[in-house]
Amino acid sequence: MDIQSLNEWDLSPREALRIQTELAGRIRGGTLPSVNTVLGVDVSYRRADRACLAAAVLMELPGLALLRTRVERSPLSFPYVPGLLSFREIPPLLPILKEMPRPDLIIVDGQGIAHPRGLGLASHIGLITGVPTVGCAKSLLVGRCEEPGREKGDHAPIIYGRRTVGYALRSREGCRPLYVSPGHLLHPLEALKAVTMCLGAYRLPEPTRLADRLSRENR
DNA sequence: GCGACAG
DNA sequence: ATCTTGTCGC
Repeated sequence: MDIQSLNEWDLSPREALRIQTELAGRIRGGTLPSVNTVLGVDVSYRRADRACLAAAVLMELPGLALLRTRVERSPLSFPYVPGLLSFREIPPLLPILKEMPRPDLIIVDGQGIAHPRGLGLASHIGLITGVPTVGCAKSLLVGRCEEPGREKGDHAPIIYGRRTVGYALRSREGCRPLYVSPGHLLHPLEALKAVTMCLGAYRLPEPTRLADRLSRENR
């Protein structure tokens, strides 16, 4: 797919912070169109050095049939700084995103707008790809929420700055909830629907679970 | 100032 | 994220 990224991705945390604040103003909401293909992306690391493996898994909906996968090893240039994750993980993901067909939706392992400045990894990926994205994190970065009910599908709003920025979702019984927030081009409830339709028998949505396993196995 | 802090 | 064995529970 085509990527809209004039950035250099060779920045200091300080510059990244400025760019992030600037880009946040471009995030829009929206309704989820008909989804035929979903892309799950994830990045795993090797030890604490500067190498990582980025992976992407394309699946079909409905049915969640696997259509295509891609894994690539890359060097890491940016440190992990809470709130600046996209500047660390997007560079490694860029090559495989370009080689993958443009999907109708992208599920990202991390936050969307449930972020200090409203631009989590999922939002940033949405901006450079122009594809609707949803952030699906295993823990909360900002905001507060009640514990969702015990049944699969139960959810509770994530409130941040008096705004509903996403939902804590019980993706599977007996598991800790997932924290879903819109990345780009989706409203909170649409983001929730997007993740829900990609759930299988495990806690993580299938695209994310497979991308995670893929990048970790080829390690 | 203190504590929190996606992956 | 990653380093790690066995272990408790659905």
